[in-house]
Amino acid sequence: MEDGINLREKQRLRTRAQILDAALDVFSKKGFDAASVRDIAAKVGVNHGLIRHHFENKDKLWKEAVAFLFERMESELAVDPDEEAQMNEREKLEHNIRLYVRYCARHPEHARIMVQQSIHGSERFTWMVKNFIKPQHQRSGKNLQKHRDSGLWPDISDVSIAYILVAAAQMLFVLSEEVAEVYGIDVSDTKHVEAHADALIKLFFNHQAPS
Amino acid sequence: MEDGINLREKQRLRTRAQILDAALDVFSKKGFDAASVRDIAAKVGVNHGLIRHHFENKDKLWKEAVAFLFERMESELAVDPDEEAQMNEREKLEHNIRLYVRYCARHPEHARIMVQQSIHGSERFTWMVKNFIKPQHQRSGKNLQKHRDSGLWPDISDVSIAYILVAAAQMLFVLSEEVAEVYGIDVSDTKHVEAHADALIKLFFNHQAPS
DNA sequence: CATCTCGTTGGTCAACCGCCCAGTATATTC
DNA sequence: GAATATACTGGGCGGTTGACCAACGAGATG
Repeated sequence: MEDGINLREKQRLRTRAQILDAALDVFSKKGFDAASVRDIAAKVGVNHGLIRHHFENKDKLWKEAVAFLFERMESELAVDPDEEAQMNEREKLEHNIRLYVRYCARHPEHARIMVQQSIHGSERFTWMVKNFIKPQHQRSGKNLQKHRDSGLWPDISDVSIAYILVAAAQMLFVLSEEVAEVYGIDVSDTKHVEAHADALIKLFFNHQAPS
Repeated sequence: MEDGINLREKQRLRTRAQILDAALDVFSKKGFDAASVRDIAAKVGVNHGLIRHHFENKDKLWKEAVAFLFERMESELAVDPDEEAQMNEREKLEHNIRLYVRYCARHPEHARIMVQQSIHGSERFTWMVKNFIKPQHQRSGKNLQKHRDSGLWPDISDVSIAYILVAAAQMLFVLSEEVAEVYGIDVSDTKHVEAHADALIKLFFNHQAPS
């Protein structure tokens, strides 16, 4: 019964992953309260009771889904050290912005869940802020401080610049349905994703000449 | 039975206004599906049946609340023509941005409802886009085009610049609870509202010298 | 092959939802 | 002052929800 060969364990992990995937989709579209465990189960094609078996209750399911979200984000945003070694500070920043915009386009459900939960509040929200959002802000805060001191980054307070940058990167994809309705554009198209990254970089770095 | 003196009509309008106010609060915090008519009624201190009497059903209530939201926004964002006459184009734009940031800080429930509904979709969303959001984008689109041509505004596509600007202005206040938790700051404080407006103006106009 | 484990099912339960309606109380009308 | 109109109440209905549980059956175990 080594790791891979156990059929039962294999099926177990497969089902769990499927449920988490469906949960992310439903939670992100409807919000926690309006999302129903039965909807999620139906989406996977299993009985609703099974979700309780794997995740105890709706709250635990949500937390596991969110934890998965942040783990995946970290792995997908990791920069190749060899690649980074050849860049100067400004290029590194630009590259990070571009990677983040691409991530937002690829996984709009991430920001959707965050926004909905931040608006709603509750214990889940506190848990999410403490374990994921606050650490993230503290890490990027130090980074930005350095670049602001060196004149690379506009001289704007931590709070404003953080929320401006993140919101500006995310919302185009969070509101992709609205954009489609108003402008007739599919923002998940690579062309528009890259254009949006270009726009952000232009906006944040045009206070100084390009390197 | 002229306009004001009718006691019954007066009470009617008062109750309707109270219900609309409570509805905006509950809808913005919980989203349409998770918000309950009974919650809204309880918040006003009336029986749940009364809401049906005044607004037919939950959907109509939501639409009236949103319509009220946009009417109020238009009136609150109106610029004094005398004041505007003394400004050049750049000052006008800066002033508009500042007014909009103040509005977002004063009424975070507006953007909250818009965002939640845009994420969720549905017939309500289509109605909202068609009647309020699309016209708004078309108006501001023409305006921005002009300023981009004159070099006042960064040369970025309509879609990106629109969503960057609006998101950057709104989200700090939409996520005010998150900001409070992470940075220990009350963003509704005038000091932070003005700082945020300053930040946006700096960011969007620093590609050219100040006037 | 017998036993055990556990992923999975289907149904029950109280609570809550939006909607509907019969009844009450009070301002308005004639 | 009687008749009417209407803001407002309270209860009931079918439907959905999250939580819970007894039972099944196929894979793991010895």
